[in-house]
Amino acid sequence: MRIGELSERSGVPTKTIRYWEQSGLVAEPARTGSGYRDYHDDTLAVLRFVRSAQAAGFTVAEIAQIIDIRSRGEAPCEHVTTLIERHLADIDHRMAELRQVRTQLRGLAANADTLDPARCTDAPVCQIIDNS
Amino acid sequence: MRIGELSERSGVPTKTIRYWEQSGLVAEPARTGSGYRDYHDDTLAVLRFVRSAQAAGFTVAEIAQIIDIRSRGEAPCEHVTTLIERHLADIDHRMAELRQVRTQLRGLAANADTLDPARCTDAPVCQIIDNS
DNA sequence: CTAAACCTTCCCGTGCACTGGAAGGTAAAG
DNA sequence: CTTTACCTTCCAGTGCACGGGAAGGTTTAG
Repeated sequence: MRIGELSERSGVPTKTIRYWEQSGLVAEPARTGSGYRDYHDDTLAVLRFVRSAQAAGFTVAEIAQIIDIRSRGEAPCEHVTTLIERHLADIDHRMAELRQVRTQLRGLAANADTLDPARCTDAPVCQIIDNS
Repeated sequence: MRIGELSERSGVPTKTIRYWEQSGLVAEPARTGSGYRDYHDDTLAVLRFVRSAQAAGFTVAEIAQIIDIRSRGEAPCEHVTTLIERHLADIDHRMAELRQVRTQLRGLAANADTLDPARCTDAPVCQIIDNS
């Protein structure tokens, strides 16, 4: 199967497949006599795996690590578990940040309601934000 | 006041002050005879304003808009209110995405607990993620 | 035989908010 | 006078995951 067909069947653009190959997510495939990439059907499962991992928030570099461990014949379970925990902690952190910004913004919105628009120009730039 | 003192007093690096000037957040200051930037004390309030706006999640481009409206003598209240609403909606969106990814990851973590590590290599890449 | 579709490699651009560093001029202290 | 600290402009790089497009070779349908 050439790259165009693989792309069609997987929904992954050809550009992305080559990028993933270069990043170590997809093994270098065989080549036809004229230099075209020639993929095995199994590659479809790999592409699906990469998409799943991305949906779970893994970066390309992290997925490459997992695939690298597997390609050395080892089981990546432990590494994956570590990554899952790290990502969960990271997500909690980012959600806390977002909650904080949201609180800020809600305060500004409430602030804006109480302010007199006619006096807007009293502040150096914008009283809605300055007053925060 | 030269840029170094402004930087010290505001906590904003000189590089960043010049970048903000270039981005339209800080008005071009007067220059000394030898070409050094010469700031008025009021600039401190502007820098503080920029930091406040950033803490509320505004981008440099958005803050530049606000400052631009003000510099034309108009009141930016309405624009600011619109931005606040847009950001709140955006934050809700991103939090929903994060919640979804977190649910994914928790599913994977639970999955990992039930799987037999010895059979890890059964899946094409990693059964923890593949099974999701 | 020709045109269209497909493939190859290579390099550059995207967004965001800076940050680093080079090459050179100026100011203040000893 | 010299050293050190400070300032100037300009160019380039950071991280992430691609996407656009050039220049050229290959395959397939009509």
